[in-house]
Amino acid sequence: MRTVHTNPLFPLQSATPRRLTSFLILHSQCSLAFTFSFPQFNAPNSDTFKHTEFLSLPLMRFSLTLSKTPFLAPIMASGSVSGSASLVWFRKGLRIHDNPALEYASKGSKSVYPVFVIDPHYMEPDPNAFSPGSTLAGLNRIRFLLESLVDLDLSLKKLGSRLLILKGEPSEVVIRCLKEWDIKKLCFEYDTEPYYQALDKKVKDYASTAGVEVFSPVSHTLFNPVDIIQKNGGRPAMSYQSFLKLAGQPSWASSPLSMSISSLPPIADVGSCEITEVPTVEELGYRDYEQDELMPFRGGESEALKRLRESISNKEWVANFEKPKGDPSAYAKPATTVLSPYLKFGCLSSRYFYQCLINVYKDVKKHTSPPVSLVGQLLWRDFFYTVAFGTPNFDRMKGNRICKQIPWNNDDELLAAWREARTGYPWIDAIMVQLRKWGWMHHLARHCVACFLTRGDLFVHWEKGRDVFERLLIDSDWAINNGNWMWLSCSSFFYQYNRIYSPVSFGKKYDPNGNYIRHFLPVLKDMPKQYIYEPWTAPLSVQTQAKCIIGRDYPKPWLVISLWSPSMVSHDSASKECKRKLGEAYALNQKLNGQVSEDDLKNLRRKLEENKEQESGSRRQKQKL
DNA sequence: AGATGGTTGCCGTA
DNA sequence: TACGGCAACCATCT
Repeated sequence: MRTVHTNPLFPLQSATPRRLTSFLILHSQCSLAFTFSFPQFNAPNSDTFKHTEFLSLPLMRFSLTLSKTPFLAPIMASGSVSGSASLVWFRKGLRIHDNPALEYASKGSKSVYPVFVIDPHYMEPDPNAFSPGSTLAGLNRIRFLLESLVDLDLSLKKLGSRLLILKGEPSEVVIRCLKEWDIKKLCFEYDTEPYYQALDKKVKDYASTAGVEVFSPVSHTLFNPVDIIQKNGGRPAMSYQSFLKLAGQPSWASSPLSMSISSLPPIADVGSCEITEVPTVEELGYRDYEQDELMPFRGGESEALKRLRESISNKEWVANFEKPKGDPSAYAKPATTVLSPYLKFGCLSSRYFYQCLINVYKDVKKHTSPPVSLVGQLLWRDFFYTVAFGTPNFDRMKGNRICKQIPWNNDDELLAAWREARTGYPWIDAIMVQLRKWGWMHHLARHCVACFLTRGDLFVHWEKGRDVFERLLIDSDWAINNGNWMWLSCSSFFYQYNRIYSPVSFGKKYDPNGNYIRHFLPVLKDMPKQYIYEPWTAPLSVQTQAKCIIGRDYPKPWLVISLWSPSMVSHDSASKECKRKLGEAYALNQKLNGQVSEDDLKNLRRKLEENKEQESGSRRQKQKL
């Protein structure tokens, strides 16, 4: 196919019938009607489209007629096509406000291509996964992401642009776009996650050989993790308090953030790249999934800002916010802002949120402080981002210098019971149902189930629980999720392994009637309140009355607990055993100064087994006596 | 080396 | 509602 140079009024550096067609189709949602023909191919009027009103433009090598449409105005005004094209690569940062990458691209570019690449591994159905969704993400988060993309696309359209959706391995797709569209500036938000570090390296390497300018600002967090690590002599702070000291006030805190963009340069020719609209979940291949309760949080920047306004409009609430005092059983009206999923995808700028909170604090007499305040929550986020960025193998136990080496078990049956909400502890199971249905639970509820799976009861490896959260949470965030799993399993940051959440009394003190359990575990909805946290203690007559026979309609807890140790029959005995194991593991870590090898762990496992046999042996003897 | 404090445990007591 | 005991961890600061 021959390349044809276009009229300077038309923002195509080179045009072929195919490219022109894709450009016109691309803009057809502007209710554009047009005709054009390619006389040089000796096929006049062969590609004639329906037209309404004509504006004839004499072209150098072919003739083209276009209708007068709004989208033409910026194209006509943009003048010469010799100016540069920029590509904005959206990954997180799915917003217009406080978006330095978008802002930079919009200035001094003749055209801007806003791109989102759909990675099939992240989006397309995986029939082997344990829940509806892809290999990497549950359907709730995929839906949340798609909603965020639709919202971003709408906002971009209001600015005279749109979101270009492409499919494939992201670095390959972006590099192809850079070539195809002759991009001079590539702009995307800097990302500290290892996945993006590796991905971005590929793209940056290509850009530097091709002479493409790369602009990659830090705008996902309050601070640049690199700065904080440097301030601390190259190692991230391991405690929140020392992090606070290092971080201080963010440099941008008192200057206004760029909250809007008046207009964007147009998208030019998209060439042979296949562009689509934001797909629906059905278009991605999700068809026969059950949807008994719709997850109540909708994705997108507009929703994020609405939610933010609602949260900060109650100044007293903001000023008095104390995270540990929130009620984890409140589901109809959650005790927190539920802005975490919006922060995760960057629908909401953490810096804007921070400024809003500081402004509320200025208007009230007194307010709470980190770590428990709302600002404190944003700082926790930065704390985990910083330590995660500065710690190799942060998402693993092995080779992770901040992680205690502990002989966790890898029992898939125990894991499955926990994951599928059949531990027999209603408080734990209800939380796991909320995770699956909503993709969101209160922070303290997450603590309860994470503690139960790891150091509290089942002694399953924290990485297994991490994987389940990573998949199912709509706000799952690599740094924060891994950090919190290490925290809860007493592998790092927090070490007081005697403090174990009770799967019975913790929930009861917030919700004595068990409304939360009744809502997420309807099988127990008629269980009297005095039994609802421990239904196996209910007399059979009560179970019959409640139409819930324990062991038939809802599991007995000791069946699960005894899976990993036949002598374990209750939370009491399981948690005692966990404490004993952790005590031994801690002693080994201390003795070997953290340099615990796989053999050392194997030996410790053997030793713990021997002890257990001796103990249960002596217990049997005592019972006989 | 010793002191201090640590986002959010549980239970019993007053 | 607020405490002390439980048993005793760690990172950080002095």
